[in-house]
Amino acid sequence: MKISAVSKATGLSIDTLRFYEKIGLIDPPPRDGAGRRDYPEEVIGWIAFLGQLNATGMPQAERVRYAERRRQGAATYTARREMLAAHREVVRAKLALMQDTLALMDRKVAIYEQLEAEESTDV
Amino acid sequence: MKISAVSKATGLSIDTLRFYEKIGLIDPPPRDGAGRRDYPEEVIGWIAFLGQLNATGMPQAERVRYAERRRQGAATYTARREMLAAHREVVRAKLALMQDTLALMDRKVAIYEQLEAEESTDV
DNA sequence: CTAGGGGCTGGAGCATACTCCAGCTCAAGC
DNA sequence: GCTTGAGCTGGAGTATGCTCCAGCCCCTAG
Repeated sequence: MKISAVSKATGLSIDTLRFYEKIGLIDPPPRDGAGRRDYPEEVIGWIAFLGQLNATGMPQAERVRYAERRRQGAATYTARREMLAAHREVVRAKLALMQDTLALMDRKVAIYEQLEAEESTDV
Repeated sequence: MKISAVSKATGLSIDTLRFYEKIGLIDPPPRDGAGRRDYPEEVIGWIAFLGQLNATGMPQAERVRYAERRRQGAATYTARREMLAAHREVVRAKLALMQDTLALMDRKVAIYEQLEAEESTDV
């Protein structure tokens, strides 16, 4: 895949793809005869997974560490499992906080609705 | 309340409290005889609410807009309700994505556990 | 054979959200 | 009355995560 195809398929900009490669999030892909990146299809799934880690708040430095370990193969299964398990707990906590906030916003919206009703009827 | 007390009660640093005041997230509190900030107790609740908006991903610029409207009183009930309702939908979407990611990480952790087992038993 | 489009590199620049610092003032305890 | 500590201001600096640019190289189509 050319870099433009990967960009379209993942939603990341071409600059971001090169940036991710530079910091070690994406393996440097092989080059074609003209020196241009030629990504394997599998990179799409990997980038999608990175996106989920990102969207759930895993910082870049930690994603880079995970990517490094992935490159090292079977020797890092345990380390990777532990990283995911730890992040899972972080996500669980955020989830709970999101649910609280959702409930709070429901209450606040209801309060505002009531205040607006009182205003408009000149109570 | 002195600024150090607010800092302790909210977990925000003193510098952050002054920064939040500068950008309009916190009302400038009255000053004591020596020119030092003397916060009303209510600021604690407000900062906690800001923290929840923050933790659920509302950007600073939007939190500032909400704070401005809050300062304008009853005339902005509708605008504020709409902001919260809009953010609520954003939070709902993030919540769904978090739940997906949680499920994905459960699967991945299980896969790693299996791989580790195979490694250690020299399959 | 040449014009255009895509891709390349290295490095600068930017937005967000703080964080730190110098140099000053004030008030209270010893 | 002097030291100490908390607080003050304005402005510079930092970390994160991209985003943009200049100047160059290829390949392809007309």
